[in-house]
Amino acid sequence: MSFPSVEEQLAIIKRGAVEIVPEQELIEKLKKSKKENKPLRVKLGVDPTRPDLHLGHSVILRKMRQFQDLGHEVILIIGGFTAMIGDPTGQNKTRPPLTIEEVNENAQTYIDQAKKILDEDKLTLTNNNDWLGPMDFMDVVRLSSKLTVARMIERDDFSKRFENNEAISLHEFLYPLAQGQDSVYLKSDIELGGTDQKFNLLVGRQLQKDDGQDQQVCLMMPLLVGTDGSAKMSKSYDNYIGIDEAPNDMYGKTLSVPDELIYTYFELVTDIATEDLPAIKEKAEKDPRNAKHDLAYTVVRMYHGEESAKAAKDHFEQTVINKQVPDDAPEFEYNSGEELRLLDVISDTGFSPSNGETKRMMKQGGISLDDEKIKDINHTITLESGQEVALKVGKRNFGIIKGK
RNA sequence: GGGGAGAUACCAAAGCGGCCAACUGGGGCAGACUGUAAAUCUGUUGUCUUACGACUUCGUAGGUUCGAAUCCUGCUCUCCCCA
Repeated sequence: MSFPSVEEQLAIIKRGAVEIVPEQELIEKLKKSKKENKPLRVKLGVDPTRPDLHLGHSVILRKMRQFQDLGHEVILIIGGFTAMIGDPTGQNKTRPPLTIEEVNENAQTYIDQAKKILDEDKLTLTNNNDWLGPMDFMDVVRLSSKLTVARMIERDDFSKRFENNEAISLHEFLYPLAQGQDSVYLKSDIELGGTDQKFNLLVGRQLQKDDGQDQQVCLMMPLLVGTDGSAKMSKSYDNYIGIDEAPNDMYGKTLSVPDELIYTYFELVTDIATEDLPAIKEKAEKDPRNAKHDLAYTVVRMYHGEESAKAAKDHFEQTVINKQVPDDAPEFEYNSGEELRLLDVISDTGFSPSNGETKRMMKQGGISLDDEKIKDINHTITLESGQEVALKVGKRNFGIIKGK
């Protein structure tokens, strides 16, 4: 096999990338790789701390996929060891270290999800516990002599926590070193990471240099802004779109992304060909409504297929735009002729977390039967055999109550 | 090692013996509006109860009191200053 031209490769590699340090070295590595027909070793380390992957994670995983498609060797490091330290990057508090059991379990769910983006057959999987685990205390001491305290505390996340009188545990300083050691061990040519990983990635370069190796190129991808349009996509901000989410949720959530982000999402999280991006950009500006529906469709298609994407689009139009009960609403059967309290019925459906919450929604007009708002908390219904009543609880929960 | 400060609901932060299920902001939820599950405005926000009310909740374990988130003691954790 042979690699595409350096120019072609570079165009794909640079798509969406914020910074390549140093870009010239990347070009050199690509040239050499092509000339010797030898793939570059591209490394990504992940912490199996949160098993639910979302589109934010997909930005980097997609970049990895692009390297795979170009023919390079892509190495995914499960941070089995580093997860037990906890990456302090961007954190305002110490991360709780995980046990080995948790790490193994999380790692598996991570891999299962990552396979939806990466080409499993071309993936090299490793666990940094294999080489970090056996290091003894002296090894750690030697390693930690490579970095100064001053360098550590000039980092934003640490200095902020320091100023705010928040706890910083000593072990958190060891994290970048552990990650950098991965690069030394694997002799990586390129390491991917979010912009927030810059410090950690650069440590890898330094440690490789100390070891007499060629230094890795650091490729930084932007942090995807979440559906709220302000903070980075993250589970803890609840502004994320999970890659395991149901098609309908995925579609709806994607539509809630602010218009300004339509193009960014296309560029970073979809498989739309790079050459088609300019046309997309124009559409996003001129016709944001349809461009966003295209985006939602594309995202659902990527993870659930064409059929589901169509269905999700229909579902959204039916429920949100036309405010009708969807075809796939769950059914709840009750004996006919029996007087049922609506409160209890809703409790059965699981659409509301507590009766107090249900009553609140009722008072506020958030609950309806056959399009009629029910505000009486004592409302009862009696079904006839075969009768179907459409129930709506809040904005998104639809059900059919049926008499048997 | 010595001295000081602190731990409140999803988060931040008031309260400092009864009027506290606990001010306020964020978040969440609902309504209106919208191309949108966006923005904005309004309402709402422990659990159970038709309601009266009952129960659990203010780091943790005890204690004082008719009554404690508020006072006392032990414990755990965090921050600051000094060494």
